[in-house]
Amino acid sequence: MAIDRDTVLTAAVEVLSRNPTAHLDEIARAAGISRASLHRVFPGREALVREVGLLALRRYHDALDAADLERGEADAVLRRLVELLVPDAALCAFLAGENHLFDDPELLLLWEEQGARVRAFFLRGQQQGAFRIELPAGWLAEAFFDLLAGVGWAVQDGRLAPRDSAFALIELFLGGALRRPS
Amino acid sequence: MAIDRDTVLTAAVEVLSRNPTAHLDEIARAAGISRASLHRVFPGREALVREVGLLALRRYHDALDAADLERGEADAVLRRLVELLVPDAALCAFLAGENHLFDDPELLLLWEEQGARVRAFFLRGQQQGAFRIELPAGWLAEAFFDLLAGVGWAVQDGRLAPRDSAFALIELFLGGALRRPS
DNA sequence: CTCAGCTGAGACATCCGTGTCTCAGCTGAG
DNA sequence: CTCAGCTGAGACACGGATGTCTCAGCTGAG
Repeated sequence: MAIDRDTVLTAAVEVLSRNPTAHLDEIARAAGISRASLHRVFPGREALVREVGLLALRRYHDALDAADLERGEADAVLRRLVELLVPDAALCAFLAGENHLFDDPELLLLWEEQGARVRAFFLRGQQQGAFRIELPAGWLAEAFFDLLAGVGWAVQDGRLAPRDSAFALIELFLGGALRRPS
Repeated sequence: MAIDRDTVLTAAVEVLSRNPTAHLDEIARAAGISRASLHRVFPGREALVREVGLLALRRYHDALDAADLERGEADAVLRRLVELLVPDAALCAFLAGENHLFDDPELLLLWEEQGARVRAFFLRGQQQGAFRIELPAGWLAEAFFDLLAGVGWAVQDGRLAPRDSAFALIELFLGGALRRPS
């Protein structure tokens, strides 16, 4: 019956990714605990949001590590990355929706580090002739994240089947990003 | 020196699309008026947000009209639509970020109407062999809007040049949505 | 000039979300 | 059983954003 910190975080992601202004009552209810207990685990809204943000950025970071961005064809790397990221798409939706999350310098730093890694990956893919050079690498990186967050929202609201989501993201994005072989 | 309603709305879009939880002070300052005057034009935050939402949905509706979704190749239609929508990308970013906007039944109805039109367009494009049928029409429609909002954010924050934005959106999205001629 | 009308600055009341505390009830270990 | 510890429900205080009002200053029409 001990309150599980991870359970609370998961519930918070569930609620906050849909509605970043949700009240603490709602998050507590989603986690199956009382507002008082929620406050015992996280000493306030700010702390909770920050904790969720850290979780999201860590997962994002770990996915970038696991995808091994430097190894193999850019095409294949991106497919690996999508498979790794799609299960955590809700976390990315949270990151996309929580606006003043990056007022925190530590979170901002983490965010920009991961962003730089993704941009560097797309730039490398362009230099190797895999990705189209007419589109700025920064835009490719940003659009990729936008679509990833979009997948998170669509899955949560039942507009996209979880099993289809990796395919939907990869096929749409890669089709637009890859150079035509012709 | 009369307070221009449209000026206020424009300023509100500017601020709220970046930060949906911005205070009324900030919106008033962006519009160059006082909080008191803002409140004279719009009797409260709810009314203001609703008004911006109506504006955004009207523009979206008008763009869909002007693009003439039934006329011509799906490919060309989408290019027309992007050219029409990109100038109002910030409005779409606002729509994407303001979560409880669609608690209002009228706004919800408008939103779903436009969504249905876009989905129907993509479905038609699939039936005509222009768009890939492996991707659900609903996902194409949603991803298109996600990217449109993403363009709005990127332009506002200076990460994407306004003049490049239509090209960036069309090329990336269309590349992923079109069937390969091969 | 004169005055009506509009605006901004500020003060004040109100509401809502949050932070904090208390206490009764439950649970599980001993 | 007994008790320590945890939890939930509720009450209460606090702070911040908003709604409302007043009043002085400015502006432009007549």
